[in-house]
Amino acid sequence: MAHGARGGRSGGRPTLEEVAARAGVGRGTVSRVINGSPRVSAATRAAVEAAVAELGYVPNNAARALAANRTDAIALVVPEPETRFFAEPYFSDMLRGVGAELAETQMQLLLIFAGNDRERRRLAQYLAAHRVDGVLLVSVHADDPLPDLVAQLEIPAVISGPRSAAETLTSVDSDNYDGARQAVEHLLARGRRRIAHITGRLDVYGAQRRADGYRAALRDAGYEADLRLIEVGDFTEEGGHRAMGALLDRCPDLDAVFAGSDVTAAGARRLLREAGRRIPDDVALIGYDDSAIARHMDPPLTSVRQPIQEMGRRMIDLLLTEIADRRPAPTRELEPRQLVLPAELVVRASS
Amino acid sequence: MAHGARGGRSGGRPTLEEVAARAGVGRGTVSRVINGSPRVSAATRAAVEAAVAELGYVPNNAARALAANRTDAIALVVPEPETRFFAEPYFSDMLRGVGAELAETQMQLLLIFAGNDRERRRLAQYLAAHRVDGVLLVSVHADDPLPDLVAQLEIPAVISGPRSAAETLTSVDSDNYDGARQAVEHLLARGRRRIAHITGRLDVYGAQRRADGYRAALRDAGYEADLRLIEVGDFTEEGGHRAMGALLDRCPDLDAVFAGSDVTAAGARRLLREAGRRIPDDVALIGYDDSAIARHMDPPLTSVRQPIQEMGRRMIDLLLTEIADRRPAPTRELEPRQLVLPAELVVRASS
DNA sequence: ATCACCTGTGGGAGCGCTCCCACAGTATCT
DNA sequence: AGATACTGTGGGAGCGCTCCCACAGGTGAT
Repeated sequence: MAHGARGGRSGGRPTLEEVAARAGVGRGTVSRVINGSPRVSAATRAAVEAAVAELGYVPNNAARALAANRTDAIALVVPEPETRFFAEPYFSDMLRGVGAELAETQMQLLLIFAGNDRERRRLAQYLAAHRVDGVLLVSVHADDPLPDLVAQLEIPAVISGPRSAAETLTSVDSDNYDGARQAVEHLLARGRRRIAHITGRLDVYGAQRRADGYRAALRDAGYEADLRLIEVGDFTEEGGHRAMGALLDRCPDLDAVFAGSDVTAAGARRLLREAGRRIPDDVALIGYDDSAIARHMDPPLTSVRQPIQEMGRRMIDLLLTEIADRRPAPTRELEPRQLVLPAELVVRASS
Repeated sequence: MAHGARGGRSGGRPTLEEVAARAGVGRGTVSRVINGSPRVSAATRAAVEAAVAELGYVPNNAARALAANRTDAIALVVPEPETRFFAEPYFSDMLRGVGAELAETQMQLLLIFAGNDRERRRLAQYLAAHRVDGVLLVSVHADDPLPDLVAQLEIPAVISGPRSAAETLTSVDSDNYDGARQAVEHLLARGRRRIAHITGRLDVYGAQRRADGYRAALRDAGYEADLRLIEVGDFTEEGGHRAMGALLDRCPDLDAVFAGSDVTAAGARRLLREAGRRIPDDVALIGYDDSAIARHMDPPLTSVRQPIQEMGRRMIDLLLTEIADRRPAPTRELEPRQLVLPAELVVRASS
């Protein structure tokens, strides 16, 4: 009777055992029905389902998690302050894709911000306690220790945007190299010949890939690299403004700019306007991300679109696969998968 | 040995029992230390803490949840599609407040969208499974069955914005009545005498209260109610535009408008402009919510600000209290608490 | 000295599941 | 006919905790 009062045997929620008694079968059989095992006869299954309905039975999740050693939850970790999460459409698109894919399953999504030190410590605790079956890492910087922590704890994880060409975690990315190529080839096709590039932060792998794509497109078209046409930026508007100034000083004859992000392009546009250059008449401009900024810019900005929602969906796919694969043989070594989705050029008036 | 292989006795995470053995104490004592019970001597506590550190022990959450019948998680339920969640600053402010308050505890926050039927069914399942200790309900419409479901399942809950004066759930709200009063009194003080009101959807209790406050302010100033000055709106811009048209037809001599929301005010402004009325020279305009719209309107809109972040914080306070109070005596009846926080008028150029 | 009452501690029982072994009953092969 | 294999089922053991009872040893009142 030690526990009789606690659980409230009579008034509380029904248990598996009670369902079994009601249906006149054993505990194991009810468990099999609940979990959709095929090893149950149709008649038995019907009887159990009737008992479940009559009693309004819902499995106790904690018991299930304890016995089966899983949580049926995965975490979406955002290593940014909440402010940015709401400000950038990237996250909402990603969340939409993730949510849509997850709705098919009975997995639960946890949204975890790790924008400051305290939040990060909490997250580390949380992961150490294995309170989730897997982790989605989005928007992680190259020097972030989070991916290593996750790997060390042997928690299945998928990262959006590999940290380098040698990424050890499973990753999903869009094709930054080809996206940049498309942008540059489009500019070449429109007759531009002096095409500059303002890069993103080069410690972000995607920014490196975009710069690579830019160079490759020019090289393949027979133009030899002109380093004066490349200026390192940092994804910010201010950086774009500054970089554009430097480029214009060095190469007053440039006739196109491929910017590493839409925000960067906005900064570049501001300087071009100050310098009296018309877009696209004097200088064509292309951004990256196809964000709201691009659509509302004057003139509307040609930009490279990443299929972010689709990326979210595929990240869940891969994560669920990884979780399934690690069960029940945690020893088997899985080679990391690197999925790359196509990017797409959205042409508007700026080019 | 049935389970020997499953759990991985040797290589896996340490258990309470192992910590106890290491520290040379009993299982109960370790549990007491982990849970911060005062009934442990300083020496014993130190020994246990050392063992915990050496072994890198982290409690197994599922086991804890099963044994103690709690989950250490609460849900923030958003009965809207995700789109609106990201579009409206209301939610991000709320989330910030909630997050800040929750960071003090070791409770986990779950963000759950219930914007469509499927999501709602999932949520119902989730609640029935008692996978959270408590629920925060935000932005709930009057006819939403969610609050009743929660009440019926006897899950502690706090609602933002009571559904009526007779709300049975614990609620946190801002003072809509007084906010409206402040707006109208401000207009009166500036010499306006023909003050119109475009209400919000009147099935939203807060909108009713704003209308009440509007009427009370006028009555207290000695003006008898002129029903022609009130037009029912619906919180949308289109509704504001339409309502403003109706008001102007009926009362061409009005000299001020108090709108039920900033969005409504934006619609009203559009019509006023079309009608050639200058703001604030001919007609003063006041909105509600103090959203980004208000700051960026031309002219900047005077608006009533609700302390949304603070509301989020207080909701958590109340919810945690409620959870604590229901343990371990679920029978004790708690009277619902209705907390009302002050609203504040932010004066700008439109009035 | 006796009794009552604290403080600190150990450990049994139980939370509600899943996993897996055992076994009855039937079908299939030699 | 016997051996072999499968299908469907029951239930023991165990997951890692918390709760609570029991009890040792100390302290103060009578």
